[in-house]
Parts: sequence; structure tokens; C-alpha cells
Amino acid sequence: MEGWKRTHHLGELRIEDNEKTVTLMGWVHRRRDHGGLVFLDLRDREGITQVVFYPDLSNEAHELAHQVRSEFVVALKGIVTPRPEETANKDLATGEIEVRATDLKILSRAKTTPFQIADESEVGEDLRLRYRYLDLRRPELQDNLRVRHAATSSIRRFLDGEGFWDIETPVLTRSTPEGARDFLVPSRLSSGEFYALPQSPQLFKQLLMVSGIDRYYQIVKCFRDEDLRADRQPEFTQVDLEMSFVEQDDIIEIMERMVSTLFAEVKGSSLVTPFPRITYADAMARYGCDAPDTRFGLELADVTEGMAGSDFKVFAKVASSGGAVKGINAKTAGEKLSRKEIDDLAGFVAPFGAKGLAWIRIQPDGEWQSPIAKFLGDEARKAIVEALAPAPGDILFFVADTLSVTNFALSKLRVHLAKRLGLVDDSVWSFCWVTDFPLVEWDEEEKRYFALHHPFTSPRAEDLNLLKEDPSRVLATAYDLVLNGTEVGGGSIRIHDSEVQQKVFEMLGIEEEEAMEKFGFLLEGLSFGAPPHGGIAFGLDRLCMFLTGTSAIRDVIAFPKTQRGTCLMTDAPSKVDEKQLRELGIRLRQSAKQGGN
RNA sequence: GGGGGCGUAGUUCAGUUGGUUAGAACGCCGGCCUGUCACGUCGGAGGUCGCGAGUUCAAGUCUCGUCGCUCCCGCCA
Repeated sequence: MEGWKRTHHLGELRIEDNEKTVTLMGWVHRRRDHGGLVFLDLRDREGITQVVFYPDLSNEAHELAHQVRSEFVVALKGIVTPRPEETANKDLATGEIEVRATDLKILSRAKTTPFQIADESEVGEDLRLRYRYLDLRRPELQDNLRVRHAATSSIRRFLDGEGFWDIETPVLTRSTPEGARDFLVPSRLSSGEFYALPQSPQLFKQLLMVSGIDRYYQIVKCFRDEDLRADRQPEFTQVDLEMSFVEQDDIIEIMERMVSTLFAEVKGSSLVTPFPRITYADAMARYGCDAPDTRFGLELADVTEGMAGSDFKVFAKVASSGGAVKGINAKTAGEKLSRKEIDDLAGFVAPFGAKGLAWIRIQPDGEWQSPIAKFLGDEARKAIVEALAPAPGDILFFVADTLSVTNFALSKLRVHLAKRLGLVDDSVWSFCWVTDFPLVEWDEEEKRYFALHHPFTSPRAEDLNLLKEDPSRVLATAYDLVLNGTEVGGGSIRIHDSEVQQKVFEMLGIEEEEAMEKFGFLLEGLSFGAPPHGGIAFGLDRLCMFLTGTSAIRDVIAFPKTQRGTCLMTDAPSKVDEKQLRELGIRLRQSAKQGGN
């Protein structure tokens, strides 16, 4: 750059800078070449500034400006000038001025880009991922990264102020049973053995509490080798923290302040605290899921009891055999949904296991229009009226199945209907805490209990005696933070007593020997004087999705993976040299050699 | 592992019932143009219709397989 120093960013100059001599650098956003007069819109991450080249101001610069093309990187010197009457551009922050160029340098030429940067049109995702660095030049993604930076920096500032220490934990650690599939890393020095990438720093942060660190946090990558979704990547980022000498309410209180500060600083929104709390049992009963969208009603109501004696055999059979019949009242949907749409909703719930979807449309005269109306006796009608309070214009929907299928199908239908009926206010942040989760869940296939949260979650003190006799009734001191129907964080008070920890392992069917081999270091740590402690982890990517208003997690990650877990830019994962494998003591199976591309 | 959507010029798309030389816009290249800001204007280049088979006199179009991107179920907190 031959000693040239940039004096201003490209979103910076205003009318007050009139007559200043400036040096600007950036990418050519657009060029408008009038022959005798050339305009360049110069772009950097801060904005766009218009530059004009006059032949009589500098013939040399004007000549060179003809050669410039989109996405060239240029440097120029010039004089800030107010734009002539009527030519100001209200769409640009710098639109009242322009820079009259006296000197131009082309710092870097650019080939024609595979897609236009200075153009908002949608481009195929595969092409954008292949040339991710070009996609990141576009304002939309660049703004997302800006928001993500603002978020992490707000969170760090807040936690620092509350006395949390940022401490790094290992990325190469050991594989643990339970939870998601691990990413494995072969060890060269211990041939035949493997590290695992952490699914979260859970055990390390607990041991940091044992060390007396008192308050720890980390914004940290976590890895889970499971299939991807619109909101799931194999490597993702958690805001992970842990505190000593606290109870559930202490953690909830401080996290409400952290989240409020975050939304205030990044979005300028002021959240109302404390956030509402709902127990897991209530959430399942009223919303059918443990992460309810509380921006709208459409709550589920249970009508199982009134259906046992019904003439509608599907309901009666389910009701009398331990299943559940639940319904939703879609208030005033009668005018909005056509008969075909109503029938199509059965197809909507089918993938969630529901074998059918019954409905009743309440006519203006109060008549029940429904394929099942004639099977509903007085008792069934009474149960429905009491549970759902139908009024003319409403449509009632029912699913009858096992409790879990009924809840799952209706929870999905609830959200679907709310969107269709325009009940979802996208400008609202509706947070709630879900508490009192069951400690464990019975797995029918493996015939054993699994920890709902993770195996280090403390049972509620009053439930300790239930551990042996009826584990399924034990509630955990675990809590999730839910925002608009998405879980954005979750944590628990941990077991700080190695004996209780051992009992929980036992109940989970983890043999003592196995527990010692895989978690011995934790049990041992807890035995040397562990403070009561607990913590929480937030999904930073998901939080950023809300802060940016995007629906794809890829949009808040600089270099994301495709749904198949590949990176189209680097072409990872890739084959490796035979020599590398030999050093690791690895030989590929025939099927693995043929796989890949 | 299963189901859905998409794949045609550099990009975004159109392409009739299977019919002759596959189009548009933007971009790109060249000419003209001193107040543009999606500059204008005149001209030009640019196609393995994702890939491979099959049906047919004839396939962008129909069938089967396969690859890629994406959404969902399973999986995953």
C-alpha cells in the first residue's frame, strides 16, 4: 500500500467532514461508468461510500477507474464533498456526501464471482457454502456475525462482572457412555486407543467446583455425532457455566439477569423478569411437550375420562386401555379453515404417530358438525364442553393414542394451527423456565432407566428415598430455559455427594466397576470435599438465531457444515494418507474404503 | 435408516401433449455516454438440461438408478 493509511471506514463520513482529504480502502460494490464520469460504490463491513472520478481532477485516476470491476479491492485518496442538489441518497448513511478521487490504486483484482455480492437475490445453498467467504461479504450474513460477536461480548462482560472465571477445558478427552454418539480421535502415542471430543465440559466444570473455583464459565465448542437438523450442527457452541454454594433459584435469578442484559444490549429489548415458571408435568399436560411456545393459547385439554363409555370406539378403546384422548380448541377457526384443510390436518399429524385426527366444527347455531358427532353421547359431550368450552365458530381437534403419542401429535398440531391462524406474534420474546423434570425415563427397548438430563443431576432432596422403590417418580433439580417454543438452555443442581452419585449410577444400571472405570475420577473428586454446586448451559447458536431472526443455524455460524456433515469449502471430511493411518495403527475396512466420494 | 422438496447459461428462473435451432432477466465482454446510485444505450459471447442407464423414430420433458443441497421422522437435550 506504499505507506497509504486508511483514515475512515466506509460508513463513517458525514456532511460535517466536508473538504477533508481522506484515504479510503475497500471492495468495489458497484461501478457506474458514464464515460467521462465514473462512480464507484466502495464497501467495507461498516458501510458504503460513493466515490466520483472526474477526468479534470485526476486524469490518471479517472483512466484507472475504467478498468475497475466489481469486487476489486482498491485504495484511494480524495476530498469529501457535499453531493450536488437533489442527488443525495437517503438509503445510505453516507448519502449526503461523496468523495472526489484524486488518486486511485488497485490493491487486488477479482475474478467474476460465482454469484453477485451486491445483490440480495437468493442463491443456492451449496454454492454459497462452497464460496462461504464470498457469502460472508454480503450484508445479511455479515450482520449475523456482528450480532453474534455482540452477544458473546455482552455475555462475557456480564459474567466477568459477576465473578465468573473463563477457564478452558480439554477438547481431547475420554469417551463416556450415555448421551449422544461421540466423535473419536485416534491416539498415536497410545496405539489402539481413542480420545473423544466433548459433548459438553460437564465433568470438568464440576471438578473445577471441587477445586474451589467457585464460579466458572466458558464459551465453548461441543461435539455430537448425530444427524443434523435446521437448528443442529455436529459442532456447536455452548455458553457453559457452573457455580458453587447455590440452589436452583440462585442460578435462575442470575441467568435471568444475564439474558435480560443480553437482549437489552443486542436488541434493545427490555424483558420482564422474573420469567414465568412451569413444571414439566404441567407443560406436558397443557402443551404436550417440555418446551412450550407460550406466545399463544390453544392449550391441550384431557377428555379421556368422559370417553371410556363413548360409542366412538376409537376413543372408548384408548380411554379404557390406559391411553389418552386430548383435544385442542381452535377458537374461531371455523371461518378460516376449509373442509379440505381440516381433513388435511390428519396428514399433518400422521408423521408424529397419530393414526387419526377427529374434529368437531361448532356451527353458528351451536350444532356440532363432525364425522364423529353421532357417536358422542351426553357424557362424552359434557366432558368435551367442560374441557374445551366450545363456542360457535370454533373447531375442536382430538387425538386418541398412548399419552406420549397424543401429546407429541397435539403439540405439533398446536404450533401448526397457531401459525396458520395467525396467532404467533414474531415480535414477542416469550421466555419460561420448565422445572421439576423427572430424573429418569424408562427405556422399553433396553429395559432400563436413562437419565433425562444427565447422570450427575441431583434428585430433589425429598425424593431421595424413592430412588430405590420407584425411580420414575423421582423429580430432578433440573431446569430448562425455553424461548418461543425452543429450548435455549438447560441445567441442574449436581450431585455433590459421591455416595448419592453411586446410588444413581446403580439405579441407571451402571455397574460399580463400570462406574469406577468411566467416572471414577469424578466420584473420587466428589469424595474429597465437594461444595454443593450447579450450573447451566445455553445453546449460543440458537440464541443467535433468535437475535438475528433466522431459521437456519448455518446462518449464525461462519463456516457451517451441510446436512451430511461435510464442509463444501474445505471438502472435509477427507481421505488421509495410508502413512497417517499406519502411524495410528488403523486399517480401514473394505466398506469404509469404498465409501465417501 | 425412512419420507418430502429442489437440481436447465456464471446466477435466479421459464420451458406447452415427448417434436425441428433450449429462452428471459441479472451478471460477464466490447462500443458510446459528465450526476449516476438496480445508471442508460448499442452490440457480443456464454448450455455435459447434476450424473448413468432405459423406453421411443425422437427425451430438458417419461421410467429406473445414482449424486448433491435442503426440510422432516428416527437419532440427538
